[in-house]
Amino acid sequence: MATLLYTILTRMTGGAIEVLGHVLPTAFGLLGEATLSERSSRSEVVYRLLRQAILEQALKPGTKLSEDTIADHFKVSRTSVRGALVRLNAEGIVDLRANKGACVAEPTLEEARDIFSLRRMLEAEVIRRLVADLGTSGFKRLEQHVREEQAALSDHGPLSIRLAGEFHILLAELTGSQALTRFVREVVSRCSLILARFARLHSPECAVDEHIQIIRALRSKDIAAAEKIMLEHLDAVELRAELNPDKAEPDISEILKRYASEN
Amino acid sequence: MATLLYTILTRMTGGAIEVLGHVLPTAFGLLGEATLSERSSRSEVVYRLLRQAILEQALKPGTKLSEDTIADHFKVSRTSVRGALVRLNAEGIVDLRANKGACVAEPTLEEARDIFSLRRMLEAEVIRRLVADLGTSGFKRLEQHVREEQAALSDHGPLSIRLAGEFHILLAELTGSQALTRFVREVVSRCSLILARFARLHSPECAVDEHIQIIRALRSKDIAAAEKIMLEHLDAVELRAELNPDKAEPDISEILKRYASEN
DNA sequence: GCGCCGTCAATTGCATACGATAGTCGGATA
DNA sequence: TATCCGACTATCGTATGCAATTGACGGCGC
Repeated sequence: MATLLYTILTRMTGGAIEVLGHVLPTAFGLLGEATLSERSSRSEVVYRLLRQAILEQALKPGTKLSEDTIADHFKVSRTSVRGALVRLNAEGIVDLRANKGACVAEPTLEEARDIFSLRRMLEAEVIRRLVADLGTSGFKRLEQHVREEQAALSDHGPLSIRLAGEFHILLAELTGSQALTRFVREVVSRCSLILARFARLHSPECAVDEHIQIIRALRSKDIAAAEKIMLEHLDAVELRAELNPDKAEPDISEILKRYASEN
Repeated sequence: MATLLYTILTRMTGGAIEVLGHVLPTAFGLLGEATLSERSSRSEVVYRLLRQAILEQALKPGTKLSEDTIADHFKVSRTSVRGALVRLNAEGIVDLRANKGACVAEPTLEEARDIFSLRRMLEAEVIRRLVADLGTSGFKRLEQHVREEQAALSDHGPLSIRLAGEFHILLAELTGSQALTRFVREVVSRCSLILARFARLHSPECAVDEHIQIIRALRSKDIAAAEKIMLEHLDAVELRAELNPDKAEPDISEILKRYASEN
């Protein structure tokens, strides 16, 4: 297990030590990160890399995140790793079990539906706001992003997965609302986890097409239509997640709950 | 300043050392905290106390939160304090400036409006869900809470302020959605900060009355009416915050921005 | 053979120590 | 006298060491 984690992180960073102090390649130009990108403490770097690894589904739900293993790999102390884990825990993508170590969060089916439901609400709001006042430069950024997604189509892997999520974050940013962006970031992150846990495989083509449709709908300035497209897109994503109870064993505790109540 | 902080924390805890390891008096039975309350690490305790101090407006926006001062006071190491500060920062109620220490976040007017706008959306959703399926036990909890608020009316201070916020968190919890609760918690927290920064004074009576109206509206099972009451309540809260630009000096940077653009 | 208890290894929780950085104060110079 | 420069102090960022907790293994009694 520790070896697997080590391998993943090595592949991501190509040797950790030269990563420290550098700004990460792409994908961190988004708001929130951008304002801090000039200075990057060790803790910050660990945070970003772990987050990226999780969102790209390199680290799957349930993977143990031993402080020692991560610290050794990144050639930093456990202190820095802990800081990163605390932040990730606050975002809900890492579980922090006292004295038993951290692990990538494993959303239950119930939580998954909960998150998706909230996501629909948040992103519907995003669309409403954008229809009202998205300018030319906004559309340019969206189209640029979709181009990147298309370029990454052949990848069928990490990059494509991440870009799909970041499209939605970009939409939220374009509303200019920091708070809304923040929440959308979080639900999108957790949706990535959900997909990683339940979905069979990621199909980037569909996502890109649907993103293009969303942009088109925004151009049309038709609130109802745009909102409808977005909700259909999210439904499609949720459908791909195959959130039907029979598949994908839920937590043991979930199962045992039923037995406990009959006792 | 350090003395002030020390005084506040002392008054809150009545001597920190005997607090460690104990479960805090009230108000931490809410979901999220509740699941972890049996065991409380040092970092957790510091987190809760600081959070409480901030939400009760004992620690006002802008107050410097020196790691050393807090650590000395609580008789813990800076390590534990840092953990707490990182979490508070993740929730947006503490600003963490690199190498310059933490301080209680100072929401700008713009952010304040942004938060309130989001809060309206989130809490409208809460109401919609509750009208659909709030049961008897739920109403009981709400009424119990309002009674506590009334009992605290004479207080005109910390307790009253906190209870007013927790009413809204309780509403969110009753929806059964963890994610929604989480977000409501955050916006309510930040609204407390906003009120602390901009509002002249807290008027508990209004809040309690309005809370009672909300419960009544929920009983009526009339979605539109209930939603309307809630939105009016939030408008009233925002109004009390007096978010008009002329009052309450914004950040220096906000002011200088105008001059910079004319240069 | 089965279950219980004590000991041990592994890993986290916390504290302390050291190095780095930012802000401040005083002196030198123009 | 005003300005600039350098040392100093306070505070943070990070590493490391030790104590505490957890889970596992093996031995003992039943």
